[in-house]
Amino acid sequence: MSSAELSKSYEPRLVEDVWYRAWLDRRYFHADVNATPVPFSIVIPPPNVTGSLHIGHALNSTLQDVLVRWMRMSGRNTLWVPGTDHAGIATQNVVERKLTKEHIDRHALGRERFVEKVWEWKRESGGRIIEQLKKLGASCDWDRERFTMDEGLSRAVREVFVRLYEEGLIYRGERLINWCPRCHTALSDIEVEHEEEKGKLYHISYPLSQDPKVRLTVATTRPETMLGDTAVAVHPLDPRYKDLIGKTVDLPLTNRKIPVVGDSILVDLEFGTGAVKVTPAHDFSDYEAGQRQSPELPRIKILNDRAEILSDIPDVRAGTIKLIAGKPVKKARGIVVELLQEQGYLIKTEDHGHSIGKCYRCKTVVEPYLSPQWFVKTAPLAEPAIKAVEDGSIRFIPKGWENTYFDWMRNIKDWCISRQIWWGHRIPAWYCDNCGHITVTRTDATVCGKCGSGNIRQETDVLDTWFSSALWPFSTLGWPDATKELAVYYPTSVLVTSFDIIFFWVARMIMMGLRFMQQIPFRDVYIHALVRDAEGQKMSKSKGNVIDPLEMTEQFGTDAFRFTLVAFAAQGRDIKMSAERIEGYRNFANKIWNASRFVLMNTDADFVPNNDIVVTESSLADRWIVSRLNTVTRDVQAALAEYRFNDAASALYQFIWHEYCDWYVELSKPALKDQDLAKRMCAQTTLVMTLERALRLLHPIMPFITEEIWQKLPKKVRGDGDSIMISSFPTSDSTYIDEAIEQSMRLPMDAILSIRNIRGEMNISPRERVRASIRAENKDILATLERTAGYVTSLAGLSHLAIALDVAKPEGSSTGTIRGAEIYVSSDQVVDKDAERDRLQKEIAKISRDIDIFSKKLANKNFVDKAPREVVEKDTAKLEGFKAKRDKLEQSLRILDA
RNA sequence: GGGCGGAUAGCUCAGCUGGGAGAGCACAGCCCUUACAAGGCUGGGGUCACAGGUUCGAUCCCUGUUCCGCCUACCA
Repeated sequence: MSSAELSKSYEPRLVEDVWYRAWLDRRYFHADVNATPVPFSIVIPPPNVTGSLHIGHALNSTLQDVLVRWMRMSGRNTLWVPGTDHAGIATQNVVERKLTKEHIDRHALGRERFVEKVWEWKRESGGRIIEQLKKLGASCDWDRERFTMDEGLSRAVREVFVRLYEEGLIYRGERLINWCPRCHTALSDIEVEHEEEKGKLYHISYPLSQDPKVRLTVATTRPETMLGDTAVAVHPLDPRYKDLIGKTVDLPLTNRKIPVVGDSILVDLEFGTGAVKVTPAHDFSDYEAGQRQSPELPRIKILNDRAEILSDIPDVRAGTIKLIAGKPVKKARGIVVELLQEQGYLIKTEDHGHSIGKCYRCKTVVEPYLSPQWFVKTAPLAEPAIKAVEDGSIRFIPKGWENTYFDWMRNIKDWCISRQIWWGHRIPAWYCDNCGHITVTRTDATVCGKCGSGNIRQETDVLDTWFSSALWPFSTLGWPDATKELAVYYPTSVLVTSFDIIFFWVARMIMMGLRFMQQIPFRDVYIHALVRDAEGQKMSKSKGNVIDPLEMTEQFGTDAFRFTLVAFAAQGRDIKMSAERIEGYRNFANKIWNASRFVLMNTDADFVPNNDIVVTESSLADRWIVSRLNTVTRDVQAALAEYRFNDAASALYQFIWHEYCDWYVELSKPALKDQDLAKRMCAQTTLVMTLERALRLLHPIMPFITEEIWQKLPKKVRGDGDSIMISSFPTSDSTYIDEAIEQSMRLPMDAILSIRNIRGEMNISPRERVRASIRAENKDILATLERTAGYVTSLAGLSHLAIALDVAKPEGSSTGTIRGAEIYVSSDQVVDKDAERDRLQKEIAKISRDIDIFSKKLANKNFVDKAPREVVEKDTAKLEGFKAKRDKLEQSLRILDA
């Protein structure tokens, strides 16, 4: 009979791979650049090639997939560009570690061979994350997969670099930058993570050269850097010290005399001793103070690029050097402190908490380090990027993130883009050994652009990984060529990402997009939450609290996992994830499966939905579920349009489980067995058509199960489509949304709930039929109840139901009240009078509370005068209803006791 | 030091522009009722962090306080 046999429970592993392959084979993910509909495009935030899929990626790509599938079903020319990032430092570290295990040193290997090894590694294991995205059902256009170091993108990088250089927006210079001594490279400001640590504040006294008895005490957390001091700064208005400005002090442990200078910016009168040692080569604020002084203070380096003490620091006494040369910073600190103490310069040591910068890739303590680097002058780029958000061309969702963006952009510093590593886009600059000119070109230079000498060397540095990602929205579409893809899909529609890369990536894409495309790169920026563990801790390998997304899909099915992510993706709040939470949605998937099983048991494969019959014959329940379906369709559309993913998910959950399954399927059962063919047809049609529409609504979130079931639906129900993926997303028809119908359905539903409640309270077995009488308050209610008597009989398990305007309460029956009617339930069992009394009293107490609240409210003259009239009228009606109910209940109680 | 967000049922969280507090999970009771025990039905459980203010009326708006997150910053 049935059109398709479904197994008793949903088994994801049997369907997921099959459908994903089918979608791929049929090229549903592929976007046709020549298609005419309005485009909708997204570029994926490219995961690192080194990465394996973590839960953050899972959330990120699921949300994008929901949008993309939704838009594709809505008829848009939809493109989702996938790809990966070469992740300079991270990848180099991975391959270096691998080589170390094989006892190979990268320096011994040499640059070229090392880079070749990285490519090898990339080919072998770099694509893993892409395969994992496919497991999640991501409907990316894999034909357009890009890599930040593939040929086209490298060309874009070079073009941008050369143009910015020619426009004077890229420059090279020796500056103090953040240096990771382990990765052995410069880092940009935002690649440094700050952590609060307990340290010590050392007070050191510097004797005045002119009068050694006078001592200037400075406070520092890094005493070892004193070897590089080139001044002591005091506040020019400080009465304690201002007379000392212009004099010199003898720097302990050295033969250096350094000036006392006045600097109102560096020195805070309130803090410490009021005197600050100045080490321009090893501290950012000192560096700036050094530049402020006139003449500029000398910079004395004391560390090498591995953060070890140099052996040739100027002026330092030989004995001191001997003790500390080559020692790492921390060790040197101890030695310096000891020396200072021995020689009587250390005044005191106190505990002090301060924040310390660490490399975002390897957590090594970062050193401010003086070295020649390449920079992007950001101010001119930032200005239009700020404007684009200010004037609403680009929207952040939630809006609060705009402040974060503005904050950073308005105080933006020049971006250090050179990295002293091997893996990445090598900077296209050649230094001439003959004339010193720097040649920057699109094609590799062989001779100096100025003097023509062939004696040139290419810059060894590579570009910051984020330099290439900044171009992603247009480089992936073929820029710098004027491709059709760019014309059609740029600007992209929305960027979905997490807040931690607003600076790294989002801001820079906006700057670069505006500069090189003269257009914003995306209209909306949707910032989603961070996924944490069940305790709210950030997931990390070291904590061992990582939830592996693939394990979750394995265990509960991809759809359940996706639904969980979407359901928890409320704006502005982090997601706490745990297996139990996914389990609930696995059950949801199974619920859908079983409801579908029921539907399929009741419709043949050649079933033809009969809409004419539905028009004439549809029952109240049919019209009710259709009304609800159209409401939920409207709500889901609205929620998705505003990126309220969780609202879309819960609307669907609520509708499918608690309205369609719990009510409609049950309500339809009598009609499905009705003698009358028309009635049967009508129920069947409504049942299956509602399911079909619900599946389409759900498909963007749960692609696999919806496709699997949809394919088993009768052909005529599916229409002409070959796949739910390319069927149309339902739209809401407001003519089917009928408030009156939904109100009318409340009556039998309330009656059913009330009778079930009584059964429960009276401890009547579910199997036992009971008799019920309902007294309707008026004719309208009577009519509705009569019309829906079948529902009540069926769902409340009645053997007999009487409805009238003047039913007398049967002897020994229990009473329930609903809005507009009173219900008496009798069972063949002897009624337990005590239980019945309890129940009635409880109901009376409850309703009395309501009466209390509303009486008070309506007795308040101010309320009656000032509140809107509808509110007052509504409340008055409610109060009267409550009072009438209470009277009836009290009457029942008297009868019971009589 | 600045900024942002959070505080609602035992847990995780919804609550749109102020009008009788919601869901899921967990818990208790009854049910293997012919789609589903990964299920059904019923039920218990909340001075909406604290103190003020605005209002006829505040979980919602304003101010302050406390406690938790997070971002940001060169207090040596």
